[in-house]
Amino acid sequence: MTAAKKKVGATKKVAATTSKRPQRNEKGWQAEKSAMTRSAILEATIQCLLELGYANTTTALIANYAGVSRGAMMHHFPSRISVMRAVIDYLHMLRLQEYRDLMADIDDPQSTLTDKAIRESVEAAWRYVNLPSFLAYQEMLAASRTDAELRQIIEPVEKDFEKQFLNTVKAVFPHWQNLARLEGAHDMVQFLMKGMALSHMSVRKNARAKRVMTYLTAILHDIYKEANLMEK
Amino acid sequence: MTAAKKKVGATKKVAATTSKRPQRNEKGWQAEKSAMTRSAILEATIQCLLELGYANTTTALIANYAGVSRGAMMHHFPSRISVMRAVIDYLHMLRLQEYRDLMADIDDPQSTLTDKAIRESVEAAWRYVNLPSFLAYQEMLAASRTDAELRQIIEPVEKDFEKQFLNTVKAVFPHWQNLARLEGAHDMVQFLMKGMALSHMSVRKNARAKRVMTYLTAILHDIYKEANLMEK
DNA sequence: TTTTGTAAACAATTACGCCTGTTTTCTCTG
DNA sequence: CAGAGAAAACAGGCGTAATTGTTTACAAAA
Repeated sequence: MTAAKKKVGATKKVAATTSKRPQRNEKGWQAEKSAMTRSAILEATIQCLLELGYANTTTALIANYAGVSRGAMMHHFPSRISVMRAVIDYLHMLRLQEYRDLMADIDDPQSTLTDKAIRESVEAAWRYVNLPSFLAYQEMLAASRTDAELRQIIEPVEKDFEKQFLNTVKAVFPHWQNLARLEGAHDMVQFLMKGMALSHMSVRKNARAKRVMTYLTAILHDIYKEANLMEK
Repeated sequence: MTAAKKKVGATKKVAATTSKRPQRNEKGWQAEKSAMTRSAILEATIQCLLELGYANTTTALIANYAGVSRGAMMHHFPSRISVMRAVIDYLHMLRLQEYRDLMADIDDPQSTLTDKAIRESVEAAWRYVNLPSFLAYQEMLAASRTDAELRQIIEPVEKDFEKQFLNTVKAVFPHWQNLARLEGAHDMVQFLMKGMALSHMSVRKNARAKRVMTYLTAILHDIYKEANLMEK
């Protein structure tokens, strides 16, 4: 379909549990079951983050949501922070994947940048920040401001994410020549989306979002035109 | 609880009873002292919110920061949530006042809207979201998403704040005729500023903020012009 | 039997609200 | 106006409940 599927990232597998030893029988049924339990715990943690917030996401609650005992959970993750670490890594990959998928739907003309492509990328960004994965990650990012241990974990991940995030944008808009202005446009989109997503917007949420996105599309077009002008 | 261990030397005595003690006949000394203690608790709570976040802001920490005993604190605020309620009200007034002060510095031409006024209002908004009061309030707003009791308190305050916030903008830009577009412009500014303020922006924070504000100024100008065009 | 996954009981820590006792300020009567 | 009693402000300890990580016990697959 599109040239956007350039496999921009999928780089560092972020460590995770390297203590697993693939000794002999890799096709073990137990390993699969273990992986399912682990996955259930991660998903349950995300659910807790969404419904209860980071502070109220206790190990007992996670185990309940996942349908496993605390002992089983402790077997997979020896501490609360280790669960969070795993969730951060999991969300790191998931969010990048989801964003790439959203951006992959954009028509990608080979020669120039169309209004349609800009508008669709803005809409993709809006959908992106309304995904559960975004909100769950924000919970941890917000908590990391005043939690040194969590910050130490999430900071390098966040840096890597932003890098790959921008790379994805570059891949989708290969005709955008002026790099500084592309980054500026990217910042505009991301800051606006983040601000909207984290505002509760009690009244006329959709209408206001649409209006803001219209303005955003306009300024993006201007930035692009001005950027290309400077190139010539 | 990821103990954000904060050594608390504290003991910044609020009001030495020996410093300036009114005479017996001067009524209200007790009330004045009480008010000072109350104020110290509120300020200490804000400080805790900034340094430790909402979840880690315990009643004992607040009392330490304020330099009062937990008993004294209990006397003024019978529960943790009641302290938060008072802080919310306090910040409600403080933030409105601070924003008005920031916007009051803007040159206010009586006839039309100048580039300078727009730029200054954007810069004022940026300064505004970098104030401690903004961050402390955001801590509680973020926590309110998953704290029903807190949300019940902060929701009406938030609604009133947005209303008065927009009124302030209207007062500063009386020549902006088209109300819908003024609200749209206001949304643009607020969402962008919020997004920027809540992004950690590890690299080139100031440069990126400046660039975004330049773009924002441009689009605001367009919105204004287009709005006035429609009026004619 | 050995290893791995699961379960549950346990101790240690912490925060919250409550309680009792003490000091300071106000009031009101003699 | 003076002092006793009332009321307010303050100080700090205690029990309960919740959370975390550890340890022991059990079940099933290899």
